[in-house]
Amino acid sequence: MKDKSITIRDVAAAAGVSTATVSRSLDPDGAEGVSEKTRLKVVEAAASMGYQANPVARTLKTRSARTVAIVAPELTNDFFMDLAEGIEKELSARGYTLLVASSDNSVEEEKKRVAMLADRMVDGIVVIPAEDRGDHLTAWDKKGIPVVLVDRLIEGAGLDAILSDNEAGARALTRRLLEDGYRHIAFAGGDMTISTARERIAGFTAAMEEAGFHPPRDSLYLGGMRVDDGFRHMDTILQSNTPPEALVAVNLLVHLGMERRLLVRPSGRPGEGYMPAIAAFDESNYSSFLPACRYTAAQDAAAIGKKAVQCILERIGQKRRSGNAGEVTEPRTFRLPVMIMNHFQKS
Amino acid sequence: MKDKSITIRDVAAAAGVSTATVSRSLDPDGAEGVSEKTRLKVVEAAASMGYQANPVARTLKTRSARTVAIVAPELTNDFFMDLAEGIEKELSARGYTLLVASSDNSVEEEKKRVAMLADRMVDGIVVIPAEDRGDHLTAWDKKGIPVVLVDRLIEGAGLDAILSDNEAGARALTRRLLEDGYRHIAFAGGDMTISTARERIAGFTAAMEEAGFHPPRDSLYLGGMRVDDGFRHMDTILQSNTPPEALVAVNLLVHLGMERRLLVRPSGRPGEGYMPAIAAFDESNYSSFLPACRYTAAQDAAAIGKKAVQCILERIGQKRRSGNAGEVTEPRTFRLPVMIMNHFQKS
DNA sequence: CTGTTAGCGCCTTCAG
DNA sequence: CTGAAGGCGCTAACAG
Repeated sequence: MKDKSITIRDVAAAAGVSTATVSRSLDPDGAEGVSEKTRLKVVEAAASMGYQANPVARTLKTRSARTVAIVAPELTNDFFMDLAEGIEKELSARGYTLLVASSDNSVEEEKKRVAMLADRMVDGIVVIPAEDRGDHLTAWDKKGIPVVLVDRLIEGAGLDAILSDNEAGARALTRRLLEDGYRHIAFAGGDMTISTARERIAGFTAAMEEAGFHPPRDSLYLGGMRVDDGFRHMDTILQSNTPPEALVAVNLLVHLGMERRLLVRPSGRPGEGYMPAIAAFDESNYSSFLPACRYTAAQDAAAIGKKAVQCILERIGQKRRSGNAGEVTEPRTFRLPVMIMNHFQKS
Repeated sequence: MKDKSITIRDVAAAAGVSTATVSRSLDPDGAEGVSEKTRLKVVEAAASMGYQANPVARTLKTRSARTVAIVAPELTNDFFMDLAEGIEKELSARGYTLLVASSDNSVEEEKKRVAMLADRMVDGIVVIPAEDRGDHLTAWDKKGIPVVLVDRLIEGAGLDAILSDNEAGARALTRRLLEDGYRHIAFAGGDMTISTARERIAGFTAAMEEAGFHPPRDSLYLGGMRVDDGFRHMDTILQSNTPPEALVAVNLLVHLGMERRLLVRPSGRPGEGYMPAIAAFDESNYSSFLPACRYTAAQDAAAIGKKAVQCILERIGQKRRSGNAGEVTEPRTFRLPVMIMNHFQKS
């Protein structure tokens, strides 16, 4: 029992034309060099037979799988999820598919995954970098596979990047706290090696200084981007004699960690009644339920994904036209605005 | 400037053998019919040249892309996220890739996406069905592309399915509430058309009846699986004269909706002091922060994903051996246990 | 505008 | 055990 897959030849026979004409008539990027009459004839014949061009054969020939891949440090992450949805929507509207891979927070894995994807002739790769190293990514980009960075920037890599406006977001969060009358405000989480954190810290510092405050060293609880780190920082804060009145959290996870630490503190210990106001990056479905949460900066991950796809498709177009050689546009960095959300009601 | 991709021919030349021998030596499913000596020679040559077999060409020939796809009603969903991570991990360990598509909660879209994926010669498809209709899925499965259902069962579709043990989970949740002394317990959310909901409702009812209670009609707040629905149900409950002391929520979203409704109720209105105990399906990072949440039934989505992949690979193996014809194993349904979690501490 | 032809890179009988 | 040869289904020059 054979797979009776109908090929371009069958259609050609049925329409009384050559396979080349069928191919041209059915070009997904718009038929060219075919008279409208024959094109219609072919399209009709194809439809009536239920012909579907074999994408794999097409890929082998054109070296394009009409596929975009995304590589992220981990898949279980709200930002990634929204991003993937945005990307998928944008891609499927254009007949592209989405390949997903996890780098498992390791540059080595990232390197392997990206290489594997490149071998599969994906047309472009969206990367949330695992670390601040991008040589391997730049290499692929130069080889003709557009790579777009998302969420984190790798400076000097010469790659397109779509990011939230982290500095403005952090500044806005900080200002809100200042407007609420808080003076002793600290920043929690984030490594200076990560562009996202660096920019958010800069925004915080800028807002404080604009307001005439020069945040001392000890009002930066730096280090880490994960739940544990937030937990740890809040632990330290609870043992402080002069804990900050308010905090800016570098991201969702650190925020969550801090809230967790507040939630589980036993009564009758120092810091029992302490409840800071927290302004944090990343809105979630649950932000309103977090007792300390006052403001969040919501990133538009779906829009970032959409923009990333547009970026990639643009690059592909350039490459096609310039024959993979001509000088293409300079790498660009896009900053998408974040939205500040209020979270007042607490039970 | 050409893509100097090295091909099997280059390796053959370098190793002083034919391309056929190279192909055999580098078969990803284990080399056969090659002497160990020549195999080593080939492998070494390939490695030294940095040869990577072109997966697309291989796919065209073997009709297998070494890829598994997942189709879900939506990507922004905790369960999906964990599932995808589980699947990806299991796949990448075996050199497979993961393709992701959204059916956008529509069977029509689901049909299109699945067809597209099948055309790309994916080796199997994991589907979270958008609705209770599976004819198109069964068709592909019979055509030789294994389809595995996840999360929701479509009865009579004759497809493998990996599910949580919904009935046992609901029963356990209900029992916990009963053990805590609650008597007037209701169930919230879920349509009888969805297997997942049906099973959970059955578990609830069974536990209640085992305890000697026969839940009346009005203690089933049925309908919907989303945040809005939970919100709506709690709205109704708040206006009731005899609101239930405790609730079992059909899933995360309905649970969240109910908590939201409780969170935003204004003071000085009926139901102001009302605070039910909620036992809900699905654990999240934030469950501890939900004021009414007492118990959750945590599904092991990663394990479900892993099992789904194993299922698919098994089917692929069967098909290979039986030449796509021989009678394969009966479709099987696997039930993975859920874990009941306590959530006591509230601020 | 259309047809002919030559592969894309690999796998897989079929001989040897 | 190994090699030679013929496609998988499609597209892109090149002719006509």
